[in-house]
Amino acid sequence: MSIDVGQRRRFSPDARREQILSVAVRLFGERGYAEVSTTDVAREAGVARGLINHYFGTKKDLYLEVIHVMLTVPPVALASLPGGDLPTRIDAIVGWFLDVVSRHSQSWLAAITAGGMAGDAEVDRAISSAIDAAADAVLTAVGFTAVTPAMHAMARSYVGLATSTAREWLERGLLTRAQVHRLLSLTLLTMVTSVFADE
Amino acid sequence: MSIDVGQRRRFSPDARREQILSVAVRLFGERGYAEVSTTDVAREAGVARGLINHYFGTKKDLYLEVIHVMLTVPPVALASLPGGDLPTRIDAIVGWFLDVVSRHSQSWLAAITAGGMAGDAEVDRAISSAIDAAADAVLTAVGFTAVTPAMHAMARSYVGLATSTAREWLERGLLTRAQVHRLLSLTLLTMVTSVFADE
DNA sequence: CGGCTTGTTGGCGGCCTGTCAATAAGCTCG
DNA sequence: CGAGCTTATTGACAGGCCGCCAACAAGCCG
Repeated sequence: MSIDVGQRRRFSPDARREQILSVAVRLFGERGYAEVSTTDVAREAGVARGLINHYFGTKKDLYLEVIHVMLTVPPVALASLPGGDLPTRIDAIVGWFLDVVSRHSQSWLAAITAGGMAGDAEVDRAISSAIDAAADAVLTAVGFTAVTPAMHAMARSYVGLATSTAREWLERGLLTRAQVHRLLSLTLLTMVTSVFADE
Repeated sequence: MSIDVGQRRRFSPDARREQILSVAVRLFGERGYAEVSTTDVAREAGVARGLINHYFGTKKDLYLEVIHVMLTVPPVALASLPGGDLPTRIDAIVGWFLDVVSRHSQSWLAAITAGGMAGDAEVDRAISSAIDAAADAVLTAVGFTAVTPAMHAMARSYVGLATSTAREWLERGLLTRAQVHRLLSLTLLTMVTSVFADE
């Protein structure tokens, strides 16, 4: 609604970057990669289109920074999980995960599936490292110190289950939070006690 | 390498459709949606670009038919699963799933993640119905007849676990088929016996 | 063999993207 | 306080892709 006055204003490079990036995060989060043109971002930011390329390079580079922002979750209180027995710790990590996902669901869930650009090597790598972070959080919360590559892969698989289940809850509304919590807790308990055993 | 002779040839509409579609399936499967232009498909099919729009409409319409082909799996031998006790049936359905996925892994796994176009309404719907089909197969194989919406959603979540685990096996090579089979069997057993109970 | 149906082509207009020389906003220094 | 200079910012240009449509011709039919 803020009609452009036509006056050209000069900002600090950091401020401009931040401003453009925030607009890009909002638009890409709402409509996905293909449905947002750099012209849209430039218009809503009140900026010439060329400035986006000047600060971020290509459109895909901008998108990479956007999903980096959306996937980077404050690892707050991750160290503050209780050290009780296994079911208690599992309850804690599952609850923490559901809190995080539900808080910025529209960003995290959308970005983890690469809202419109899976298959690209760099985008896939960014998503993969986010999955790694979540898998590491699960493994340490459960109490594993030395993890084999196979166990890490299984933890990544569990993150896949967690995201797909959370999607059924938050996007399709077919599950309640209690059901999701119960499902994820029981399956994680099974994986830890039975599946990881053969390593 | 087959240099175009310049002679214009006239085909039956069905034959042309089939030929163009097969080329599109191959290219989209290899490089994803964004990396393939209709010009590429037209060139490799030895056809004018406009003919693609004539037969399929827009590029996204073509892609919709492509992922429909990639996700449509011959439901062969799905009725031939044994009727033993629960662990036996679970073993059968998991083995069947792994067979299907490993056979056309490059298509199915790539398409189920919408190789480059998640977020679009119609594409998401096509993928969702494929997930529904797999979830129904799991539920019937396990022996459930009357399924509540919540149970169906949980089965969809389990399909998410299955695909992410299969990806760790087939694309990243960090798990063996035996490990995947064990993981998926035990988690499904847990879900059936413990999680579905609260319905 | 001539006409006719229709499968097929090629070009037009529009939108998007990356690049780059030109411009001017705002600070600095005399 | 004004001139000069650094550099943030702009606008236009070139290339590519997509949807559309009138014109063209391949092959059948009388």
